[in-house]
Amino acid sequence: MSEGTARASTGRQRNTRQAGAIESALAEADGFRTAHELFTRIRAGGQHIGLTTVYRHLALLAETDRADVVHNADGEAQYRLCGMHEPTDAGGTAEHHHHIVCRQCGRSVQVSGPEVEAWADRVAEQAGYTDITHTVELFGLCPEHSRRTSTSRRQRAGA
Amino acid sequence: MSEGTARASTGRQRNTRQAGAIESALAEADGFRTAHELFTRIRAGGQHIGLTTVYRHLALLAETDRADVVHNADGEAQYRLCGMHEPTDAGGTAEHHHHIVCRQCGRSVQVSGPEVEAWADRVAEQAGYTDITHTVELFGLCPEHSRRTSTSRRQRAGA
DNA sequence: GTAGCTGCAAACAATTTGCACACCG
DNA sequence: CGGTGTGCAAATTGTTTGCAGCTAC
Repeated sequence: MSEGTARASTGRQRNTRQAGAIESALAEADGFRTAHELFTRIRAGGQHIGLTTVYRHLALLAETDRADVVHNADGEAQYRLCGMHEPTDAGGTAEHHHHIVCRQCGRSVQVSGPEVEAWADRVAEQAGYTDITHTVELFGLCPEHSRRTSTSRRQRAGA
Repeated sequence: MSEGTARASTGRQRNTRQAGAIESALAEADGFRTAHELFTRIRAGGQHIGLTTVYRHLALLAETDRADVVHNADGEAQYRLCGMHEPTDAGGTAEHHHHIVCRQCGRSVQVSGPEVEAWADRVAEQAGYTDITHTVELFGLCPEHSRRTSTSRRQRAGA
């Protein structure tokens, strides 16, 4: 297996129609999409694809840090390409970042937080922990929905 | 462990052995536990219980805001009682803090991060979002399990 | 021509639901 | 007693894997 060379920036070696379809669907989407949603959307577009393939590419994208994954309340995985939708990170590099998701409309804004990364590494080290990974999720109400909301359920999860 | 806590203020109307076992198991746990873990632990303790019952009580606890739920990288739901889990928390005002959870043994260490709270509020405000809540999860390997990892990280995404 | 890519079906795992029986109050 | 709580098994749902055929290079 003499690889290690190619695999350019994509992580895959062949350029197939399906791979393109998935990235296109993700790129067009203006928010997080589940694997099944993408699958349906692509098929609706006339192209044939298998659910398995969608999952495989999504996993690959996530692994190479080109897509973000979050789990919704139902435990369903939702994906979105990163680094191409908010001015805050107008660099192009797939740098680690997070999102603020509106509880009302689901609209999300990307935010970068180098401080958080630093904080995570520091406290982890202080505690003697290694191989740290972190998950940061911010939920709130977007400008449009920032009004008096029924004070019923507030999410207060967090470690 | 004896109980004796009045828990009549929510959902459940009967005081069963199983309900107590679940809350005890959760209370003893110093971190997040999956439904199956609690199930196994309770049975290991000699008491009989059904997985279904565990799930039902966990869902009830979460619904009445008496337990937090987070999803780990695999999409598995993890639960923890809220508001009574760290000894350092003797302030009256349940201060917001987080945990580093060992991927190997589940042992967790409490860490405080006022910077993170500040960061969350700031970036949220900058984005025009209000009524912010955040979820921060740190996963790693505790000193005892910190060996050769180099395994590809499972997921380093965040919202 | 060959190794990687696809996709169907089956396997899997986490969680939920149906339903008969047990037990709290 | 009466109805809530329990638990087994079966059903669901999201995701992964086995394997035969297809295709990009």
